[in-house]
Amino acid sequence: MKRVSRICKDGFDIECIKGQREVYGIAYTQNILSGRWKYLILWYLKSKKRRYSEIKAFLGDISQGSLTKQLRELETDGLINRKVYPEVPPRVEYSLSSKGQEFIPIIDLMEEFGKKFGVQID
Amino acid sequence: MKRVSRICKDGFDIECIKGQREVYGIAYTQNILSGRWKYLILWYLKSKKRRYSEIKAFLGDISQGSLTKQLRELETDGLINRKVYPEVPPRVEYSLSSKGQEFIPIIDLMEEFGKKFGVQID
DNA sequence: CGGTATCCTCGACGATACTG
DNA sequence: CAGTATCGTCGAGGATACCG
Repeated sequence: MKRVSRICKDGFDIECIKGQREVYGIAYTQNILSGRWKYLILWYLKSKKRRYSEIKAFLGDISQGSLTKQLRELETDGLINRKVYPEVPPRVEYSLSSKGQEFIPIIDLMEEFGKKFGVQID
Repeated sequence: MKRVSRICKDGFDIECIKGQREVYGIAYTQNILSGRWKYLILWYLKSKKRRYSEIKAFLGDISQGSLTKQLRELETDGLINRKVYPEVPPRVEYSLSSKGQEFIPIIDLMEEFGKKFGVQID
């Protein structure tokens, strides 16, 4: 079992689907979820807000640069909120936005699908 | 609007989520959908079976090599069926497998999500 | 603690040529 | 028509160092 979703070239140029605007919805969704860690991050934020260091520990072998980038993209696309507490040392908490909340059913379906069809572990 | 999901490095090494097997389902699903065109291909096969050339025309600027690779991966992962008609010139038809059919609800939700939150076109 | 900046790797994908 | 083979690009993400 080796295979990691790393996503390159951010997003579809809408040109790719010229005239096929019926397909725009799914292309958009794929775009804002493009990135190796985003589904996992959203999954982890589903239940509660989390600190930067918690997310990093959860994901394990993600680099700091990548994590920050993925979080910024999710924030830019409006899926998560970022709250900074002006303390020393600093504390930053991430949580799902209302838009992000609406993505939860998709996460849940994907998880269910994977559990049903994925390789059995154990 | 520029951003295309291209996915590199196929799939998660299960090591990535060591001890976090609760998240295995979603990681698996992300894996088998890793690839720039797979959601679009599945979306296109949703309604009916299609020939290779139809899919290529639908996707527009995908290269032959990439299309073949993505179709082979989808087939290997059991999401689509490939039927070859031994004619000249050859005819090959792709259709969703039963496993692929079960992925449709996810496609539909993602499309709905994208239509709701995506940039308005028109 | 939660970043930012810089460099580098490496694999997905595109382009092109060719084939049964 | 539906591929296969080969080559080249290019950008996501890792590694490392440093910062307020």
